[in-house]
Formats: sequence, structure tokens, C-alpha cells
Amino acid sequence: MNARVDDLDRKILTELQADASQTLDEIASKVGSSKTPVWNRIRKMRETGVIGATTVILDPDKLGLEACFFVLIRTSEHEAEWQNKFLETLRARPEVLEAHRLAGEIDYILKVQVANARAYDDFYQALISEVRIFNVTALLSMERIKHTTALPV
Amino acid sequence: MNARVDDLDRKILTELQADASQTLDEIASKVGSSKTPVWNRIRKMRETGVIGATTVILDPDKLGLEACFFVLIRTSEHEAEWQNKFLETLRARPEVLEAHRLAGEIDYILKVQVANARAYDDFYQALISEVRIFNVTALLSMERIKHTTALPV
DNA sequence: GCTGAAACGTTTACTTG
DNA sequence: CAAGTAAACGTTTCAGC
Repeated sequence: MNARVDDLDRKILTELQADASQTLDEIASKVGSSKTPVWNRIRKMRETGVIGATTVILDPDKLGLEACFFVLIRTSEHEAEWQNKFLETLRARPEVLEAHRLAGEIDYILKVQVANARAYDDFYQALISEVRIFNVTALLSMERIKHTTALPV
Repeated sequence: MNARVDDLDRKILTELQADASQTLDEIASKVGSSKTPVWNRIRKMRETGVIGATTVILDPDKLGLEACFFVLIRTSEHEAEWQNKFLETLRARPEVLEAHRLAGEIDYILKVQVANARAYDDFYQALISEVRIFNVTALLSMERIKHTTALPV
């Protein structure tokens, strides 16, 4: 399930990740090609799913979402029913930006972006009232040192 | 530093986060307004930095980046010089997608996206050879349950 | 601050080298 | 497989309300 992507494709992806609002002509000249081949490659990568959504990056602070928590979760439940309920809860909560099931002692990690500690506690209370959780550790971010959506292509 | 954003602005942001390649007409009709006011609001939000870069979301699996690690770091060093070196190292490494300085016992958390465990180890060895680190725990993601760049506006 | 329309630029598809 | 081209479409600006 690993798409064939050549060197020119990678250059195009780098440009799109840096700024997807560039015109085809700009991208073409930066990657050393011309409009038509660049356009065809982008279309193909969209079709194969290498390129997904085009989106816009917002500033959380300017929108009053000043608190970012990483939440480490251990649970004693490992049944399918419990897991489904847990996943549904996470997917339904827009403040959960990321959720991963982990290998090892800690079962899940969440990234939660909220207005303040109070808003995090509201989320936390809602979560533990919906699903049984054994142990939760919340790590509060003091400073976002680096933040990128750009994969190393 | 908290921008004034009204209800119509929030609707526009929701649309842009969902799909920034929509035309102004599409966005305008979805949010119940028309082209010009939507365009003026988008421009203002770009100027004030509420809206940042337009980008494209790539599929890490399709690009062969199949391993995602969350790295918990404790250090005994808290001098400015050490910290600068550490930050520079992280910023220079494209596999580090996210890095936060934390409150509490754990000093830093990183999100690292690489091809495989071997590539993670290369990163880890490079990191500890460049800066003194007291304790590192790597959490390997088995499954990405949720992943969004969309903030809850 | 909105509407509508006109000017301008970009995308897309197709034809040709 | 690339370049050129032209029609379709989208964006941006501006005058009038």
C-alpha cells in the first residue's frame, strides 16, 4: 500500500506542504518542470490518496484555545465493546485533535486543545463518566517549540 | 492577543479547515453570506494571523513513514545554552513534527514520524549524541485512532 | 457593510510537436 | 511526454446602494 513516488513527486509535495495556495506555474518553476506534468502528477497523487485534504492552519492562541494537553491513558478494559465506546467518544469530541493506541504500558495517548484548565477538566470529567479508565496522566504544554504538518518527504 | 472573531467568521473557519480548496461561492453559500464579505473576512483573518498557511495533508503510510513515536524526555540540564542547542536540534530534524516544553516531571514531549523502528533509533542516537538527556521514554503508536488539524472553533 | 458586475488571473483539457 | 493554447472558471477589485 506504498505509493510509487519519484524525486519530482517529492519536490512537488514539499512545495504543496509549504504552501498549497501557490499557482501551478510557481510550483513548476521551483521544481524545474512545467505546468502540465506537474498538474498531472498532483492529480494522480490525489487519486491514489498520497495527497489528502487541502486545509488551513489556524492559530490556537488567537482563537482563545490557549491550553494544550497530552493525556496518557491506562485502562484495565480491553473488550471490543469498551473500545468502541471509547473511540466513539474521542471522535465525537472536537477538542481531541489526535488519539493513538500505543504499544506498551500506556494504552492510549491523546492531544487535547482547549481554552484553559477548566475546559480540560470539563473534557476529563465527561470522558471518565462515559468510559471506565484505570489511570490518567495529563501533561500540560507550557510552550509549543515546534509544530508542523509537513511530513519529511 | 486574542482576535475578535464572530459567528460568521467561525463558520468560515470551519469550512476552510474542512476544505480550503472550496471556491468563495461555495463557502459563501454554506455560511449564508455572499462572496465579497466572505472574501474580506478571510483577508482580515489572514492579516491578523488567525489563518496561517494553506497546506495539504499527506498520507504517511503511502509515503513509507509507517512508524509514529511519542517521546517523553527528562533532562537534568536547565541552562539557556543547553536549551538552545536542544531546540535547534529539534527544529533541524524534519522527522520531529511536534515538540512541546511541559509543566511537571517530564520536561519535553516530541512527536516523531519515521519509516520504521530503525529510523527512529537513528534519530534517537543522533539526538543523545548532540545533547545530554537524563531519561527518554518512547511510546510507539500502533494505530492512529484520530488525526485532525481542525481546531474546535 | 453588502451587492453585483467587470477585469484579471488560474485551472483544465485538448491539440500539436 | 512536454509545450502551447484557448475556453471555462475562480478571484479580486470597485462603483453604487
